[in-house]
Amino acid sequence: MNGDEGVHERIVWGNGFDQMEERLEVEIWRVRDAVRSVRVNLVPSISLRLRAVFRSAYEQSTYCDTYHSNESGWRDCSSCGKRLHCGCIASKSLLELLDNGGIGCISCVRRSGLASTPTDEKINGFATRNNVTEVRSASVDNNMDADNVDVGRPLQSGNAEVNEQNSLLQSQRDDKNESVGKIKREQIVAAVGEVGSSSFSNFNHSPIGSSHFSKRYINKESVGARDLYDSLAQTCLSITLGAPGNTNLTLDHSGTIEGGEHSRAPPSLEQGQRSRQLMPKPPKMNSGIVHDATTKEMLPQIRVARPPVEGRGRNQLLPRYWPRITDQELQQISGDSNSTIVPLFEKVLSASDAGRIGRLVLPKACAEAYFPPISQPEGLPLKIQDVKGKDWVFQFRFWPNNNSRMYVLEGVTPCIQSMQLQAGDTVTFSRLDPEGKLVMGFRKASSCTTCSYSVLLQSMKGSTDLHINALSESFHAVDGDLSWRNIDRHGGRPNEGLALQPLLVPEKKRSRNIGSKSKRLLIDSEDALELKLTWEEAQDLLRPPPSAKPSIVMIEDHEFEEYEEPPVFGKKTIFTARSSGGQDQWAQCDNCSKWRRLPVDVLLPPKWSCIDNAWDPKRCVCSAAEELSPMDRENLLKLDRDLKKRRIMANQKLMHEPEPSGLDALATAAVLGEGRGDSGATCVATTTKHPRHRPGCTCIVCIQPPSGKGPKHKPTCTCTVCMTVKRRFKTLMMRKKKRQTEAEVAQRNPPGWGPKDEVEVDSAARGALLALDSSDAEGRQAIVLESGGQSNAVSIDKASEMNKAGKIDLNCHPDRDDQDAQAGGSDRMSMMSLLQVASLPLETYLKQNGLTSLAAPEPQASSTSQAQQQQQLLVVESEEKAPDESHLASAGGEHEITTPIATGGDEGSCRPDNAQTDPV
DNA sequence: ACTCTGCATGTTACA
DNA sequence: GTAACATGCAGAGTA
Repeated sequence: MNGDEGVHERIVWGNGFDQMEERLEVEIWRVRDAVRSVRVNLVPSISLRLRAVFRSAYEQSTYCDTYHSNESGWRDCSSCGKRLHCGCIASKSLLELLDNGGIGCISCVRRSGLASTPTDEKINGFATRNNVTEVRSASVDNNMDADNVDVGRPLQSGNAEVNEQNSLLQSQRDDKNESVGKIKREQIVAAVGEVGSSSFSNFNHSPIGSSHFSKRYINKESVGARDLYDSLAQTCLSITLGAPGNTNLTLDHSGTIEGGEHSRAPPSLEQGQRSRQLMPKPPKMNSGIVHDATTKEMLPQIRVARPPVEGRGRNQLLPRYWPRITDQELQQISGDSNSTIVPLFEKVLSASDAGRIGRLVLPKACAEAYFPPISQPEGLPLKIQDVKGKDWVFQFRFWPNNNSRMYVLEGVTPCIQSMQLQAGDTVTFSRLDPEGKLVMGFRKASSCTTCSYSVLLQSMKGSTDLHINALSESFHAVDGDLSWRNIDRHGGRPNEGLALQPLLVPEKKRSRNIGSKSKRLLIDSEDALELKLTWEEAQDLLRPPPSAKPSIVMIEDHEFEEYEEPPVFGKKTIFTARSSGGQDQWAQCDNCSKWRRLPVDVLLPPKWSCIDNAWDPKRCVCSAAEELSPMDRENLLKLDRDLKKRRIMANQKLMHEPEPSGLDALATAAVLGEGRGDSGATCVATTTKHPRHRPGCTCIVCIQPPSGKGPKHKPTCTCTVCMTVKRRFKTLMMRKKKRQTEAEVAQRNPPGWGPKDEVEVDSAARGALLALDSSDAEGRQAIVLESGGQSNAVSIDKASEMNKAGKIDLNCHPDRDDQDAQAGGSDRMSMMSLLQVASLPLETYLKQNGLTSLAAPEPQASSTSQAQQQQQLLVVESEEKAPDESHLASAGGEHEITTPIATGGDEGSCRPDNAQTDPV
């Protein structure tokens, strides 16, 4: 398709180019997160189902998890007005946080029925940001300021959130189809609640006079609520699961009218961890399988992180050290004795902890809170019993460390070995009361799916948006069930001793690596590959902006569509080849997931369903049967997967193998001119070069041969490749000329002239360069997201190759280049001279190079040298632009976007009939 | 040569 | 920015 044939060449270029880059950058993360979200896919189900689990878990809890709003802990039942007190250890429940706010005594609650707890629309709303703000602020105020206590309200707000979740739970059951929006709301609510819970927590731990602490939260939350809302709207996965404390807790606590002991009782709402830890290690997620009906049976296995119940400085104990011990485990520890087991803390063994050195580093706060105070580094021997009843004596000591202390338990190797523990396993420390005996338990790490999820979920922290929600939702049904099965497998299966099935193994190292905020951008190699693949696919999905109408630009008798808006991502399709020689395009309906055959030249919008299938009236409704048999469908998908794999492998190869670049690549492309039909012979009719390019496509992308193949182009070569290169360059120069003209105008009117146009040109140059420089089909994927600076390596490799070929060395400092050139000691063209060349008017350039027309180069002119100059020019421009692109790389943290999609319009819409056209 | 001990240092979490 | 923590490392001790 080209201008000669009167068909518009579809390009995405122009002022929207830089915007496109930005959008693509954003999309990288969306895709990346989507990949994970797909793998994690816990969003809708877990959070909703957790609620039931936790409720029951807390019903069974023998520990007071009740929120204490003040010293006395007294409450009035919202129903009967009875005076209640939060009970503590060992007695039965007396009050309940009501969904509609306030509290109720158990009898009232039971009378009214848990599920039918009336809702309060006002509280339940959360429809606006203001609601969130108000409620949260009120909550905090009430909780924190003893002088301004409105006993009912603190819980009210918390319950408002709980209530919201509850109703959502119900909604989910009623209508799963609405889950996207609701999930989002719930996530917001959950997260807000979580923040609130930290307030609760802090208040609870703090004496009355700790108002300064609370003020901080008040400020943070009331001021930040709106922002929070906003951010939460985009960070959902982790938040959803990270707010267990906001589940509808039924606080079965004891001590009806008794006072005291509440100081020992950690607040239930503290289960929701600090706002910072939006994604705590979610032991509860595993429990998500349990619906109300089955909850009771599962209860002893529910691994709930219990805030430490006492100890010096326990309020500083990080949640990651909170013991996640089940009631069953507690029972096993305490046995039949009358002892009370008090979970203290736990720690995931590091490599050094589990190593032969035999030193277990203790969390400072834990050591100081629960172990005997020591003043000398030598410490003292500590007798700890293991779950088998065997006593071990460890040396509890510390090392001075940065004006602090580093506590260790020495001599733990025998114990660890006897437990067969290794790095990643968890040791738990508990205390038997009233003896005060320390007990050491353990949980083995597991590689179960669920645990992987926990790690993954941590990595999802703050990284999703509605986009992801939708994805997650789509996978909810399938993988959600899978998760359930996995969890079911574990459910109720205790391991030996305390080593019960580790429903959660918050392997710190792992979660650190991929889950921490600072490492948000880190992905493992597998993910990276997956992401890269997806990202490459993202290129395929580029579509012209939906609403924007292109302006038609005539360049050398070619009509170009020029868009001001950046492209959008369209729907992925798969191409197949018929045995008869034709091609088909297959798209999957968003609604029914059936695959529909489409004409090959159709570009679908991002959202597409059967009803949009205007090409097949018989199959324009979802109810219509799928054309493909199950086997065909499977084959189709398999082929697509195979193609992906090939592309990945090819990319890997590209990364590790130097390749001819620039003109070498173009030269080799000459071979292909007529002799395509290369390698990727597959039923999927996409070429191996790019899925959107099909057999027959003769665009600059597709006409290039695989790396290293084909003869070099001769100077006089007038093959398609060379001609295309020349045409590209000509187009570039034309645009430059145009810019110059504009610049002259702009000089008279400076405000109207910004760097944007410059960027545009550079982008164009980059785009051209990309096309020129990519000799390998897969390497042509313009955007490569890589980790660990591999992309840099590739760039450098390429640069090195170019240098060998007497081209610009991208590693050289521009000034040095210039100096070198001035010194005449280098055969490289200096940067400045190249820039000068680039800035020459087209006519001058042509004249200087003995050209009369780029469309019809002088026979005597050396094609090679021209092309080299062209490429040098392009390289220079690209290099010149490079510093400005740093944001692209930096935005990605350790992952860099090597190059933006410069060929987006090209590759994204290339059709078999648009060959020999210049997208630039 | 190997292990142990004490400390130093780099990384990460957290405020 | 700082504290906490995981781990490295050098020197001492021991087989």
